[in-house]
Amino acid sequence: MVERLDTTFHALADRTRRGMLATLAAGEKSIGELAEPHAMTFAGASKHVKVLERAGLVERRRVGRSQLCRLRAAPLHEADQWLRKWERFWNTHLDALEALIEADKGGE
Amino acid sequence: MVERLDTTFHALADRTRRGMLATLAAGEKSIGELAEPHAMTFAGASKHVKVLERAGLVERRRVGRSQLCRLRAAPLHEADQWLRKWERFWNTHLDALEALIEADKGGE
DNA sequence: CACACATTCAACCAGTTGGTTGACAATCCG
DNA sequence: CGGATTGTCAACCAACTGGTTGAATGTGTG
Repeated sequence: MVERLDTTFHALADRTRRGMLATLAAGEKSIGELAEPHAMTFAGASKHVKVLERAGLVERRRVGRSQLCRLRAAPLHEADQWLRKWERFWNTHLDALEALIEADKGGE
Repeated sequence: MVERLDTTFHALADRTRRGMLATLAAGEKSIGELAEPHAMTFAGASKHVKVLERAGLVERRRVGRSQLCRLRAAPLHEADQWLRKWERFWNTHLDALEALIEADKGGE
């Protein structure tokens, strides 16, 4: 579960891959279709898809000679849960902390 | 804003850095205090803090010979917004898509 | 069968990461 | 002042990234 967060966040930390996810949100796409808007070779796109797949964000199936990729939202949900947990905590606790620090510092 | 997502997700894609954020949630800490639970040199910890800082997740101030680090939650919020946007979209649109695919595939 | 198509694989490349060490700098303490 | 504390910086390392090429693989088409 910890490694899952690593791979999920890593997969999302790239503009090209986020773009591919956005493309996939419109429906299943082949590797070629995913490559095209990024002006990239098949092989390059294939690597990115593999990263997304390792993170569990994408699934593939063979259709004829194409590989069709589809989204899997589950890991997104995990990452979101993690983020929201911390965000909630920080929003609650940071105000008091901040006041303390400002008082100690004497104005920024 | 796009690069911001890059750096934020990248900062979060490391177990050590997520651990540091968790430590910082308990209050301000020095570099040494952040390094200790990860059995790491000062220099190593310093690098991680720099990554968190570049992502805007951490701020520092000098106090005596220590560097005190504190959390900044704002970038988390941006990342969370992004995640939630997609999650919402996918949850809504994926069901219909999935049904189509299953029908086409003939059972998994 | 031969060929085009969609993709993968292996090799390579420059740049980045996560980590170390060792030298240096700033600050407190006696 | 001298020393200990708390770092930073620069150099280095092995491993990984994002990308390319070119050769192979699997699959539909004539």
